[in-house]
Formats: sequence, structure tokens, C-alpha cells
Amino acid sequence: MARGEDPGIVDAILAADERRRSSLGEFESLRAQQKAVSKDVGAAMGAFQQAKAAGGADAGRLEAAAHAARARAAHLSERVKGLESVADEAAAELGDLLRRVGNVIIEGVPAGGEDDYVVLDTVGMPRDFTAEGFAPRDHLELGELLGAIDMERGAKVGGARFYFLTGVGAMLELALLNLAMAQATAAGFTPMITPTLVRPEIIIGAGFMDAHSDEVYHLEADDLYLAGTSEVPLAGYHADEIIDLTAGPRRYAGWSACYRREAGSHGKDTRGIIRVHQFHKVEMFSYCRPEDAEAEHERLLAWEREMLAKVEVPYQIIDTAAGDLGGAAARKFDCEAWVPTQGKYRELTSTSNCTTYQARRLGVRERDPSGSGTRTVATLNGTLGTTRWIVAILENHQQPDGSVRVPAALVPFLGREVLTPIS
RNA sequence: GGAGGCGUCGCAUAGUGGCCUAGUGCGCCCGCCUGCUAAGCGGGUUGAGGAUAACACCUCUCGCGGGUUCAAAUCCCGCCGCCUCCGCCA
Repeated sequence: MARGEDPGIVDAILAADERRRSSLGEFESLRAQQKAVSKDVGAAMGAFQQAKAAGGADAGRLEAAAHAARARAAHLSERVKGLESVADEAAAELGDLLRRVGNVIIEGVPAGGEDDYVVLDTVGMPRDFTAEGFAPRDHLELGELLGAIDMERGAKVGGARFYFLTGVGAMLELALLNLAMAQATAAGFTPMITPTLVRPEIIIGAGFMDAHSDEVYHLEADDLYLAGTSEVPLAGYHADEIIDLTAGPRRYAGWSACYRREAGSHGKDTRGIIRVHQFHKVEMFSYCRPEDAEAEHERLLAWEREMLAKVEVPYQIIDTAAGDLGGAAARKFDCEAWVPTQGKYRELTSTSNCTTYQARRLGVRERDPSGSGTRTVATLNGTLGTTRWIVAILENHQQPDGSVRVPAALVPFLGREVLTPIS
């Protein structure tokens, strides 16, 4: 409802489920009969064969009995097939309807669309470049001055929205992502380098083929999809498994290239590396118990804040409105960094609580702690670093001469304190 | 890319169309026995769905999906994965 979806689908689902159950019941009881009769055929055939081998006088009678039983079984078999296809159709119909329903929004998520987010916190102050007496350069101009970004050759090689990170640019990205991996590992995450090509059932299960399907590259010859985030392979990592969460959440830090078609965003963010077809990302991914999910979401957000503090950029945290959530998310917090030359905050991280949505579709379960059987777990994800962070780092830490101060936490990973323009 | 082999319960293995409910061993769980431990004895031990107040019970599940048959772990077709050999190659 909060997403603005049609509530009528619920009635359709209930009706479809009713049809499935009744047709399944009919099929199963007749199937049980058929099995029993069919088993008699086997026994009758065996008796006949034995009598025949022994030259018994009643061989003829037994043969007739066996054939009679077989005829009855054949008749039942026809009817069973009919009922089975009815039951299968009913189940497929229900499945289709269920897949169309987005995740249930968590209480307290702001209603509305893209612009109806609520700012939860603002951290740090944007620099006053007027007071400092110079006009800030944008990240691309800085990147070119520093010999860090080459958009022109990126376009020559890969087309629009492709780029080369060169020299210190390449090193800066590696330093940033290594810092993110180091933080995650220290926090107990298992480091992962993931496949970036995934099978259809994985990307469908992760929920990326509903609202985001235009965003996904598809390799037709192999029927594989290029993941837009390592959330996809990490969600699939435990697919169809029963995992043990008794010792707490399972946390993975995935490092991967990410691919996005950016269809429908023509003309938007065309300058620089804000919005590109390929970038790199360190992603946190957590499997936890459903009742722990909201607390885990807060933890992921806290780790994002820790990482943003390390790169020393001003940012705000927003609680994304219901209508702007993907199909999988029940709640989403974005951290947006201040971009001086745009005079606004731009998304650097995004953490979603997908509750049981992805795990249900991918078959990730745990032993039910309150008794017998299994139950679906919850999954959550959050960003720890991406190529886009370079934008915020360059612009916020630039100096009048075009050089850029390296945040202290990055210095050990980059091996220098200042990036200076190449001659 | 070519040729061949393989995929059975948590693990290992038996099972080439029916004749008990997929047998056996290991592991694990429960119980018994023993002064303790080990051993021994008995029972249990995939998952999904239906049904039920809860049981009982029923259906499906031998990599996955189709097919043949009254009947499929077993036969046929497609796919996925693993192994061996050959070819090609960063």
C-alpha cells in the first residue's frame, strides 16, 4: 500500500491459493489410489510369473487377474495426469502473482516518492570556498589536472559513461576500496571477491528483475546477467541452503566490478564519473534472523558512517520514502556526501533491509530455533566504498592550486599525503 | 571446442523397470546398560507441500527439467555441475 501498489492483488492471491489447494488435494488423493493399484499390478505379475515358471495350473487365471489390474491402473493414470496439470497450472498462477508483490514496508518509513525522503542526520559542515577565496573545481577538472581521470579515452574505448582511472586515480580507488575491505575485515566480515556474471534465477531472486530490469546488462549468448552490485552474487551465495545463524549474523564484504546500463538517465550526470556503466564497490552483506534485521540495519549504517568519517566528507543520511524503494527493500537509508560544485548532497552509500524477501525467493533458510522445521532468514546490504567516492574526496579536499589533501585514514593505503597536479 | 566418465539421505556406498516403506556403514540426536570413559543394545535422523486443534495420514523430492510406461533412482531427450584426456589460448 505504501508503495502505491494495487491492493486488489491480495484478493487475487487468496483466490489463486484456494484454487491451488483444492486442485492439489484432488490430484493427490487420486494419485494415492493409482499408486496402490499399480503396486497390485506388480504383485500380480510376480505371482503369475512364478506360477508359470512352476508350471502351476492356475497360471492362466493369474495372468487374467494381472491384466485386469493393469487395465484399471491405466484408466486411473489418465485421470491423474489431467488433475496434475490442473494443479500445476494453479500453482504457477499463484507463483506469478506472488512474485509481483513488493516487500512489505517497515513501519515508520516515509510515504511518498523520490522527493519525500526524511533527513535523519547531517554530519560535518560544507566548506565555505568563498570565504577561502577561490572557486572550487569540479571532480573532473581536478581529475584531469592530477592525471587521475581520462573520460575522453574512456569514451573512445567503451563509449559514453566509460572512463579510465589513471595513475593516482587508479591508486586512489584501490586505496579507498582496500581501506573499506580492511575496516570490514576488522569488524568480522568475511572478505569476498564475487562473480559479476550471474544466472537468471539468482538476479531474479535478489529482486533486480522487477523495477530495475532496464538497468541490467544481459549477455544473450550465455543467458547471464552482469550484476550491478555484489549484493546479487552474495544473496545467491547461500541460495537453497540451510545456514546456521546461532552464533549471530553471517557477514560478507564483497569486492566487485558493478555494471549498470543507466537506461533512462540520458543527459543526467553526464560529466565525470558520477554516473557510469562500470565502477567498483565494496559491499557489506548480512544474513541474519528476521527479528534481528532492524538492529542489523542500524549496524550497517553505523559502519557506513565510520567509513565516511575516514574520508572526512560532510554528508547527510536520508530515510528513503516507500515509493522510491526497490521491490526487495523494506527500508533503505542513503548517505549522501556534499558535492561543492553541485551545491547538493549526492548518494555515496545505500543500505537496505530486505527482510525475508530475497531469502524467500532464493531459498535461504535456517533451522527454526523455536521448534521443528526451517524458516526464512533476513538479508541486508550496505555500501562501504565505490568509485563515486572519488568525486567527494577530490572536490571536498581540493586546495587553491588544484592539489588535493589525502584524508589521514587513506594515507597508509595510498602512500602519500597530497595529490599534486601533473605538469 | 572435441571425446569419455560421473552426479543416490549430513558423509561414504548398494541399488539396470514392479515383488517391504531406497538397503548398509559412518556421523549426529534420544533412550537403555555400565562406578567413569570406551564399547554394546534399541530407536530416531533430507527437504517442500497438503491435511489436522494437534497428531495420524497423503503427495512430491535419488543434480534440474521434460518424455516413455499401468509402474522410473533405473530407459530416452535437454540443461546444469564435477572428473579425465585432447585441442586452443590470456
